Amino acid sequence: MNFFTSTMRNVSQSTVRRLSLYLRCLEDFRARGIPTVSSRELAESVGLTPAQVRKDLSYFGSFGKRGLGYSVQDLESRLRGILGVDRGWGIAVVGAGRIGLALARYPSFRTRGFELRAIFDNDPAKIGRRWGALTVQDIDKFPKVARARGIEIAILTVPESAAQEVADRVVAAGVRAILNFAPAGLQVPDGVAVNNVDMALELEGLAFALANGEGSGD
Amino acid sequence: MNFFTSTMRNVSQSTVRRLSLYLRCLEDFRARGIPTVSSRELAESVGLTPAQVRKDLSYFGSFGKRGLGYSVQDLESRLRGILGVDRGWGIAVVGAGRIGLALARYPSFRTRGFELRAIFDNDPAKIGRRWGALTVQDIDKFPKVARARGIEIAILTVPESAAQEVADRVVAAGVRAILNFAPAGLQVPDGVAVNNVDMALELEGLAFALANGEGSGD
DNA sequence: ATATGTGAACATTTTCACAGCT
DNA sequence: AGCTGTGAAAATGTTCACATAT
Repeated sequence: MNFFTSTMRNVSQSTVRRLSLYLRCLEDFRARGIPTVSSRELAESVGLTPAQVRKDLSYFGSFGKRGLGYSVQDLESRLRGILGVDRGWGIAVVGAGRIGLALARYPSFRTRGFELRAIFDNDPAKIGRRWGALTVQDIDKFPKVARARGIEIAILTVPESAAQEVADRVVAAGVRAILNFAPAGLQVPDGVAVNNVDMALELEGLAFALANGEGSGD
Repeated sequence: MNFFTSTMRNVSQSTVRRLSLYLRCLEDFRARGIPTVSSRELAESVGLTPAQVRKDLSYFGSFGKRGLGYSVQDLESRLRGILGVDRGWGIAVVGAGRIGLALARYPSFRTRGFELRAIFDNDPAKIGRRWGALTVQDIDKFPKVARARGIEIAILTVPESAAQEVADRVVAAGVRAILNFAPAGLQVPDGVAVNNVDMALELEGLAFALANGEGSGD
C-alpha cells in the first residue's frame, strides 16, 4: 500500500525506463483487446522477469488483483499518471536542421502525452519556413514564445558547439527538462532534468560488443 | 595489471558508456593541447567521481602514472582500442526516411571509427536516389551488398511495424550489431548486440522528472 | 489454483580509504 | 607531495520465496 507519498525519491532511473516499456506494451495489449495481463506475460513481452515487473510497480502502489493479474486498461492509465503523460507537455524543438525537422515529424507526440508547439533556429535562412503546422522561429524569441505556448520541455538538435549556450538560454527561459541530441555533457542547474541521446555513444557500445564477441545491448 | 584476458566478461554496460564519455573528453583535451590529465579533472569534465574514473579504467589495465595522472594521447588511444573504434566498422542505414537520411549525414562517422557504406529501403520511390556519395539500395539486395561492402553494424530507422522483420533479415545476412531507432523490443539470437534509441522513452523519463519535481537525468 | 506484493537474500555497482609508485 | 590502482565497505539494484488475497 502506498498513499502517494508526495516525494518519490528512491525510484531508480532504470525503473522509470522500464515503466515506459510496460506502458508501450500495455497499449499494444489493449489494442489487441486483451483485458488482463499477469506480471509473467508482461515480463515476457519486454524481456524481463516477473519479479522485476512486480517490484517496479510496487514502488507506486498495488495495481493488481491477486490470483488474477492486472487490468490492462487500469494499469495503463495508472502508468500514464505515474509517468506524468496523462497531460500534454509543451515541447519545443530547438535547431531546425535535418535531425530537428525529422524529429518534429515524429507522429505520435500527441498520443503519447506531448505536444510539439514550436521550432526554433538562429539561422535567418531557416526562420520563417513552415514545417507542418508550425513556423520556424527566431531563437531570440524563445522566452516570449515559450511563455505564450507553455514550453516545458526543449529538444535540442543544435551543433555541439552551440549546445551549452542554447541550453543556458532555454533554462533561463524557465524550461526545466531538456532532451539533448548534441554529443555534449550539458551543465545545468539543480532542478533541471537532462536526457542525452548520443548516436556515437551507442555505436561505440556496439563496437565494444563486437570487438569483445558479446551479444545483447539493452 | 591485466594481460588481455581474452574474454572480458564482468565489465558493465554503464562502464562502457562512461568510457565513451572519457574518450570524447580526451579528444577535447588533446584538441586544446593539454598533455596530461588526472582522474579528478576527467571526472569533473564528465560529472562523475575520480574513483569512478579510476575504477572504470582499472578493469582494462593501468594506464596512468602515479603522482602524475594520465597521458591524454596515450589514454585516448588505449580507449579507442578498448572500445574497438581504432578500425573502421562498416555501417548501413536501413530505412531511407527522414530520420535515416538525417543520421546518414552525421558528420563524424569516419573520425569516430565508423564508415557509412550503404543505405537501404524497400520503397521503389526511394531506391536509386543519391544521398551524398551513396545511392539508396533495394533492401532485397542487403545480403549481397552487406557481404561486398563489409557491413557489420546496421542502423534501423524503419517504421515500428517493419522493425522485427528487417532485424531478422539483417541478422540472417550476418550482421551482429544493430542500432535500433524503432520503438520496439527486437527479438534477436544470442550473439547479436542491440542498442535501442527511443525518443518516446526519453521524453517519458523527462515527464516523470517534471511531474515529480526532480532534476537530473543522465 | 493462481498470481500479487514484499521482506529478505543475493548480486552488482559505486564509493572509500590507503598502500604503493613517481 | 601527488595521484594512481585496488581491495574492502557501503549503497544500490535484482531475484527469491512465501504469506496473502481472489
